[in-house]
Amino acid sequence: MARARTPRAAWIDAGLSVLAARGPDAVRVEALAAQLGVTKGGFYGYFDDRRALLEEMLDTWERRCIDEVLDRVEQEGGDARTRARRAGELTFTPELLTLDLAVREWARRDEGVAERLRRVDDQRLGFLRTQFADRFTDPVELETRCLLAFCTAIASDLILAGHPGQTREEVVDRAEALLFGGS
Amino acid sequence: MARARTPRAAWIDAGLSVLAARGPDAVRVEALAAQLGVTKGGFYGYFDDRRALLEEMLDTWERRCIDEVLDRVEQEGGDARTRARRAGELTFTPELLTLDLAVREWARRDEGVAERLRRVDDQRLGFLRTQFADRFTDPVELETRCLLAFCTAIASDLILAGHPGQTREEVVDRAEALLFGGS
DNA sequence: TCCGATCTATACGGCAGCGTATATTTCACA
DNA sequence: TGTGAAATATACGCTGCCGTATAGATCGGA
Repeated sequence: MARARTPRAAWIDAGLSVLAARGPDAVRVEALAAQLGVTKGGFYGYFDDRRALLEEMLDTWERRCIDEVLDRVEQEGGDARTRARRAGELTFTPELLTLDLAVREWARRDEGVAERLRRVDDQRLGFLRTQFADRFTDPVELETRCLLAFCTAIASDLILAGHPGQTREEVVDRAEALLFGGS
Repeated sequence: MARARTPRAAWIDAGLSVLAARGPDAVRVEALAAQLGVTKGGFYGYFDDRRALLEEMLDTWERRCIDEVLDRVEQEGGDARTRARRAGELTFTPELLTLDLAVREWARRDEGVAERLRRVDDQRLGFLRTQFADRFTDPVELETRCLLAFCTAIASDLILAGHPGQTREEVVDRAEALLFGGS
């Protein structure tokens, strides 16, 4: 049994990388093969067609967003508050955010992708609620602040305007302080 | 002089419509022609190539986002506060928002598009500042709240999570109230 | 009514990507 | 060191799209 030089996961990772950088339309079998230094010969041994790769890419993305984050959080332990904060940190990594934005755009045009994103976003907003539940007794206010925080995390990279006398990072930090108090 | 059955503007409008719905990669000359009920025959009389169409689409988008909004606002009159509010209303139309999200995604992969978006976003954030300048004397706080509002306007459609017991619209309304006081 | 400019349809060659079929290589194992 | 299955390369036909060339259709004005 000859070992795979380009295993299944390599195609998926390459696909996710292109998805993040260039969007779903840029995920092309032959282009991925070239990027991996092979031809598409082996691809169709792993996947029925391009569509199957896209589905598995989404499976992988969803797993990474939810299960892997949860596993790591549980593994590291801590109380509920600590675990929720850690989940937030793992979720809003700059690298994952880029992939996220690509999936979000994709979801606007594909109901299947939208359904996956809905599951993931529900989980994430749930993290945020848990994280700040002790600060706001009114669930309506909690929800408002969590949505504002979520929107900022997502949209800050999409908005290109400048801020006279401040950096974007500074403004975002102040926004977080405004929403949840503390530093 | 035979009048154009498919004038220059028709190609641009069709292109913008496809851009909003399917992204820049889906803007194809022959597909637009089919959608317009003609062949691509006339296209190359107006545009050098596909790239030229994309540029003109962006020109049109930028003009609509800034000049047309400003013109309408000036035309309708009112004091500075009223005009700024009207500009915000005209800018965050659901229809324009869809196009906006497509341009934003595009800007992540194309520096030329990013430069245009930067100009537009600077203008828009300027509107917001003007609109709420009288409520916050501290410019740092004003900037924070304006960015939060801008992020929410952009990202609310991108986030698919649900809110137990509330609709998204309700949460967004409360967010606006939280940011700028009043209802 | 005819002209001529303009708009449109048709036909073409080229390229990129898909999915299939079939060789060829590689490597674990006997 | 063979051998056979798995991985990969190569070649093919097909489709969609690009940009060009050229012929035909349309309409304002002389």
